[in-house]
Amino acid sequence: MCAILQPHRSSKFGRGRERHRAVAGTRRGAVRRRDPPVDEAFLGSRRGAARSIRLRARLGARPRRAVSVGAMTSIVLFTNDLRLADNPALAAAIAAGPVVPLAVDDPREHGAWPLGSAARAWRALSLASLARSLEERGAWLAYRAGDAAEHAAAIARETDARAVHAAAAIEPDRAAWQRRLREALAREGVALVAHAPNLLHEPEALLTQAGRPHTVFTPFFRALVSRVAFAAPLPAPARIAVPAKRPASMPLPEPAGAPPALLDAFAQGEAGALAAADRFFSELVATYEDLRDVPSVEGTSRLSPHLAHGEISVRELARRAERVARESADPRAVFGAQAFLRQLAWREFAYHLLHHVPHTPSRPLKPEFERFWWERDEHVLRAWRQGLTGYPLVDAGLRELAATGWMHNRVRMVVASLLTKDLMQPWADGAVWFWERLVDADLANNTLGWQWVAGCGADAQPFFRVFNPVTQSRRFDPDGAYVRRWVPELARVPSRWIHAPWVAPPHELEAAGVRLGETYPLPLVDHAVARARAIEAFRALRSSM
DNA sequence: TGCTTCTTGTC
DNA sequence: ACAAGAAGC
Ligand SMILES: Cc1cc2nc3c(=O)[nH]c(=O)nc-3n(C[C@H](O)[C@H](O)[C@H](O)COP(=O)(O)OP(=O)(O)OC[C@H]3O[C@@H](n4cnc5c(N)ncnc54)[C@H](O)[C@@H]3O)c2cc1C
Repeated sequence: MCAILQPHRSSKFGRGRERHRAVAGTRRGAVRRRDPPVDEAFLGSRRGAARSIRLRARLGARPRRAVSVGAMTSIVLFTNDLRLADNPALAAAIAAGPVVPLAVDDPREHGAWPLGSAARAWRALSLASLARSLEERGAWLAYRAGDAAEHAAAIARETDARAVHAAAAIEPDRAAWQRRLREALAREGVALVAHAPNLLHEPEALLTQAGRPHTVFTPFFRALVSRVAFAAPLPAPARIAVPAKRPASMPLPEPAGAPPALLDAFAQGEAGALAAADRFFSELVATYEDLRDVPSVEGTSRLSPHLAHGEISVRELARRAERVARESADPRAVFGAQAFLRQLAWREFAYHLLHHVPHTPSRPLKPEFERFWWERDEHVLRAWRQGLTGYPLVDAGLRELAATGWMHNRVRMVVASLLTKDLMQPWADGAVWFWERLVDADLANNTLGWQWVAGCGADAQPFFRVFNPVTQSRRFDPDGAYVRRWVPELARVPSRWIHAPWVAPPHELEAAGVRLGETYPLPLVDHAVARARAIEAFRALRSSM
């Protein structure tokens, strides 16, 4: 058993778990509760055999005090949940009375992982969209920069608010920030009320038979599907009452540093997220299984940045996917919806791991990898970042990332494999670059993805599973459309040679206007040699235990 | 949600 | 010569 299995026991979900238990009544394996807090009922709940249990569980998802609109002013602190629909914190505040929506850019929130440039630009655009939606409903967003505790306390004094509602944080730095916020506000007589985060499951409640956190995806997935009833999403509010006094707002941040093609690739904000979901379920779900590994086409939902910024509720997505899986007459749509749910489950798994093992963003889940002798070569790292490795599929992916802030999942795996295995660079260096450039940068998903490819994660692929960047290119981009789009200097190379131009006959390259080493680099490493070297290194690591 | 090499069976 | 499958990394 590896160290990952030493669960981090501090629960952020205490009350929710108890409720969960009260509803379903079957939890064994007491997990001690140290810390607060989802203060309000967690939205997920155990799927009982009896329908009544499920119904009750779903009713439990509603804010408890939603009897009538009250008179108590509250602040809603938006962090990475930039939406109005199915936003439990917002719903609870509206039920209590007038609302001050607040967003603060506070470096303390992010600790070691300050937002990267692409995510910052996305957030700026998303905040602007959120501010407009709030205005349409009669409310105004207060935007501030600096210490969130000071701003929230000042606004509370100004508007006589007694509570700050927010989604419970899972990322360790954000959770620590939220704890300090809770304490600071308590000193002012203001309660921080934490609500269910944007997840389907509750990490403290969905444990293995042995009462431990899950570390293997398939049993986790089975448990998620069979034991958790996804809560019905809350509707978006039609009107939002505001207090008499309007707190000052700074001008919203500018979307500086946005990837150049960001606006062509995505529409930021809740409306854009809903449009992407609509498109997925109406047009893409039936071909999802066939096309989701083909990077040249839009075969996946591209919802990841919307989810990363909380512009759409994962419960809403799961509900729609379940409906298609249950009701569609088209078997391809049924399979597509199931496959999509499985992807959402990977996201759940990533958050499960991050919650239970908060050091995972910087340390391998398999402890033997702490001793691994990664190489550090600034030169190859820079070539990789710039998309100049000489492997066309890899370079295409890294350039898609630079241009749009997003990269297709299949290509993420291949570029990560090349960096960590062929080039033997630390997976964390790759994760930092993704963090800087992805609009969907997500600490849980990014960490899981990198550790999975590098082989040091929970349920990761074994070390000897090394992607061949040429085979992957031939298999998933057979006509080279993806490479041509993102590596224009190879656009005229025939499909037969585009995946590995260095083996092309010279006259073919010349006809395509390619001079290897000048217009496009020769491969940084010989994959066959690099693969053998990496496997040998990992084998040595294993036998030195 | 791999890849490579080696073996066997077919023509 | 090559497809299909097994085994090992
Ligand atoms: C090295 C590496 C790094 C990654 N970094 C991130 C990251 O920072 N942020 C991020 O959101 N995803 C990350 N992923 C996961 C995955 O590549 C993206 O979620 C996916 O490509 C998003 O595209 P989509 O929305 O069209 O996905 P779809 O196929 O439409 O899937 C729907 C949703 O499921 C979730 N999902 C899908 N695949 C995964 C997965 N493998 N792991 C976790 N969740 C998943 C995402 O939220 C996604 O939006 C990473 C993967 C790898 C291999």
